[in-house]
Amino acid sequence: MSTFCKFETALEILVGKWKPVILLRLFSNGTMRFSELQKAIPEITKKMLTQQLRELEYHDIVHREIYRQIPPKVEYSITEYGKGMATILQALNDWGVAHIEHLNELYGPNHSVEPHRSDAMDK
Amino acid sequence: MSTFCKFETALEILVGKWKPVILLRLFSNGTMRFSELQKAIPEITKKMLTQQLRELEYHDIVHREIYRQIPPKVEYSITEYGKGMATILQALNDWGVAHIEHLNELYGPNHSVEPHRSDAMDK
DNA sequence: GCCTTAGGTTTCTTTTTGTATACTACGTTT
DNA sequence: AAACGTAGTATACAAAAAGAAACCTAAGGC
Repeated sequence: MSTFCKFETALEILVGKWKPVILLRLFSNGTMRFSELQKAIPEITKKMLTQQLRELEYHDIVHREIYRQIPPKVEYSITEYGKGMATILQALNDWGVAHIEHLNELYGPNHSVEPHRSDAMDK
Repeated sequence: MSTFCKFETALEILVGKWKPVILLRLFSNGTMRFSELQKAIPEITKKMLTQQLRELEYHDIVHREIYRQIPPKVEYSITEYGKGMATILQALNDWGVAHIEHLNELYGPNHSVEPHRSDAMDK
């Protein structure tokens, strides 16, 4: 019924306040344990980190390796399948960078970067 | 400090429950007025439609043409700049379609399509 | 027999999103 | 003169997502 209709699916995987930054970390650092991710993203809570990682794991983007030790050790990494997202993530990133530039041209360099909510209703 | 760090920006433009379907409509139908969009997307409320369109307008993806008539007439269309998103939207779409297939292989064809929230915590 | 550690889970509160419904402006039609 | 139609806005409310903080587990060290 339509090509070009399921990109919502792709978005679902990326949405969630923390997924982009988690993916960024894992793509650039390789394998990381839970506590390393926490240190790398200090503002995130354990709850959010766990939740977002579980969602990424469900989608086979992230692998979770549990070492049965005390104290526990759990390592996260991008799966082989997940590495296939690199291209599209890079494309999104490039577009985003260019878009910030575009917004600067439109509104000047001192606009708030994301005022798309709650103002700018014309008079 | 990092390439590959601003794709959040791209996502910000796409997130919002209704943006994908609004963009889909405008890309495939060309110019549409407010009421046509409402008819095309019956579940959306006026408030949400207005809000999402305003955000897309702010980002220069959508153009808003106001005809000063009574009753009012307002037409929406994708800007020239916005047309530059088609490639990346198509890429996201293609990846999304392939990803649904991938999930089918992993979990069988009868899994709920987006259970990434609120279950599947391992026992 | 209490403390520490790592990787969580639980519960509660706040914030953000989305829905539902009503109301407006103003010329045209009935 | 009341009703209609368009493109909204305003207000109230419900639901979903995020945040904060406390609690849990089990082994080893003191």
